[in-house]
Amino acid sequence: MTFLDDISHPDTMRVAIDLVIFNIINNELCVLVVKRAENPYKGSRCLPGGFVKNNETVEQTADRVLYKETHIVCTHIKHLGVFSDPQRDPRWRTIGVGFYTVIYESSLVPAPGINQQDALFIPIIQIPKLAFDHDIIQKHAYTKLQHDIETTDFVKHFLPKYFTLNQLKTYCEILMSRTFEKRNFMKYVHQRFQIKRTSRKEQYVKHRPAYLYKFVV
Amino acid sequence: MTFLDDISHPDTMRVAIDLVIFNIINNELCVLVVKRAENPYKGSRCLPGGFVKNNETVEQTADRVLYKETHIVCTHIKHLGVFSDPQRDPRWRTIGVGFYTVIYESSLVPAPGINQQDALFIPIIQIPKLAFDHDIIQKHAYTKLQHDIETTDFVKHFLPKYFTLNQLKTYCEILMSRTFEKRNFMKYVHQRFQIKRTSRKEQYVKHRPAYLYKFVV
DNA sequence: GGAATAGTGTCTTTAAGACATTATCCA
DNA sequence: TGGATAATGTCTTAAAGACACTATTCC
Repeated sequence: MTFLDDISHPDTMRVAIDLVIFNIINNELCVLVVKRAENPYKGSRCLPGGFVKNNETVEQTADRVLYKETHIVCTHIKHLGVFSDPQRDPRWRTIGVGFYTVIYESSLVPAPGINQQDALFIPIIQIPKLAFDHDIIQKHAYTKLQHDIETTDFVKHFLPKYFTLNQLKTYCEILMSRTFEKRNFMKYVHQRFQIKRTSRKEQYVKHRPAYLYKFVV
Repeated sequence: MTFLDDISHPDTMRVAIDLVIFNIINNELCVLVVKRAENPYKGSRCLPGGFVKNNETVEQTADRVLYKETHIVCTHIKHLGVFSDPQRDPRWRTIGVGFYTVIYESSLVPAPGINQQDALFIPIIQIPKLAFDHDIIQKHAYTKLQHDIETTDFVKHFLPKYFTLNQLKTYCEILMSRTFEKRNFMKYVHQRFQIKRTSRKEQYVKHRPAYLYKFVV
């Protein structure tokens, strides 16, 4: 792998992936944490994760773990960074690869066989101390998420297929930690995102119903 | 490392880092490539890299390899991504961690013991097919570099401590693949970068000498 | 009609771009 | 003085923000 290998037989190590799964629940940004069933850190909270197998890419590991934990097949898992402090796992030398993703609120289906108590979305401002270096990973993920929200249309993954501009505005505000003036947001949103107004309107509201929009791509 | 470990004894593998080192030489963006001394791919070009040792982080590996190849101690090596196709290294399962960095033109000192023929800065538009998946890594690095140039003051690493605004403009143009109108660049640059005009001026030019600037941070 | 939210008009402020002018150095 | 590049003035255009207004629905 290199110009002059340092050693003819390089060290080997475990490689694990850790997932930061975001979700907006009741207008609060939440992260999925699980409870460790084994030592070390038995009983404490951590991010869902798993070891990379010999015949899979780290992305495939991430997909597999996400499916196991949430039964969601996700097309937008994003790489986050590598966490490689030699002491980060007290058992073995483990290189950690972080990923983050977003799921839409109502798409959360409790994965069968997983105790509801053991896998929970917790508001990001209330996340307890996590096992291993997962606090660091989670903070990195939040920073990256904020960056993606500012520069791409990543917010769409938090939304249902059809949504009102007010919903989009609220979610942008939550994720960007700011407010928007309504009129300016209307203009802003059309040049920022590829969205299209449909003929449908929201239902069961006491006031004038808003049109529903959808992302074009 | 996970909620429910799939297997009690996870697979182990090698982890390597690969470096994309950028440099502007004669107003051309270049990348350092080396010649492989061993099989596989003996004799072909590849990125400098090396295996992660048991007691070091991937960042430390990157620093070590950079020093070995260029004798430069660099404070701004940036993480790029993980490359984990199970077949990417025909010898062993190797997880690749990509990094990129930038060095200032005249800071290039050929590392002793390395044949000048074997480590070369090649203009990015002329880079030959590289060994392993290094083409992909190099392209990723270029994309990330462009992003950094657009959104941060990363361009400063290409420049000497003191520089003229025209030099800065030229380098921005090379890295952003565009041109700037001189007057607008003058305004742009002061809000975009933390730079300060010094009392010094460029020397040995046939025309009115420009003031030299420096980055504040 | 009143309450509530949807949606629009338009003025102001700020940044980006185009282009002309003046300034300073050397030979 | 002329050639060359540095540095500035200012007009135009486009985006961002502030704020007041009109529209539509349910009760």
